Amino acid sequence: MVCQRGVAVEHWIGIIDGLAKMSNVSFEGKSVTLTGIPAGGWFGEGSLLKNEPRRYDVVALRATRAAYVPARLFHWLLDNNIAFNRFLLLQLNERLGQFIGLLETERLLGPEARVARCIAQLFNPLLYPRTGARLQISQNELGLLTGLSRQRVNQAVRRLEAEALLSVEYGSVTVVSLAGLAGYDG
DNA sequence: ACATTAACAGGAA
DNA sequence: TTCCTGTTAATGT
Repeated sequence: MVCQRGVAVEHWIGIIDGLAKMSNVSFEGKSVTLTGIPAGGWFGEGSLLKNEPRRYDVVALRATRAAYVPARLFHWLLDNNIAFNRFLLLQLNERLGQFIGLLETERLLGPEARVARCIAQLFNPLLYPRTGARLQISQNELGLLTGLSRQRVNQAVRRLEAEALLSVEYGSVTVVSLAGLAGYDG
């Protein structure tokens, strides 16, 4: 557990290495995966700015190191450091773009495109500058991330592999053509 | 059609 | 042993 929904927010959190996912559990016990956070990703500024309890769970999907920036330091940087503010602005803007893109793929593209773009998202160089070419994630988790079944994800990644956009290994995928994945529409 | 759940077997870690 | 993958059959929309 990197952080837990409902508890007071005392840190701005970054993933140094490894992989985490942001998720929620409904009242009936159904779990929703909201997004993956690979190495280099930061999150939680929203709750810090609004001073509200955390809105989601973040759990590590494998061995992961996280950095916890105290709320006081976060606010001090916000008040005193232009570069930090620019970073936050860039990050928020990039997330908004991600959200718009997600709606597009969700509504007019098929499962392989959703898987392709979901993987490409995790390699966004602005949000997650530390992601290597190899992404250690199970097909099951990709399914939770894309809202597809594990079986359908399996089909999709193999199709993408056949098109030389990525390669699949046990418990991981390796990106061959990031641009190809990000713009996949067929 | 096409995706999902469920179940199982084989292989990796 | 536990987790991950690749299949198949049944079910649902």
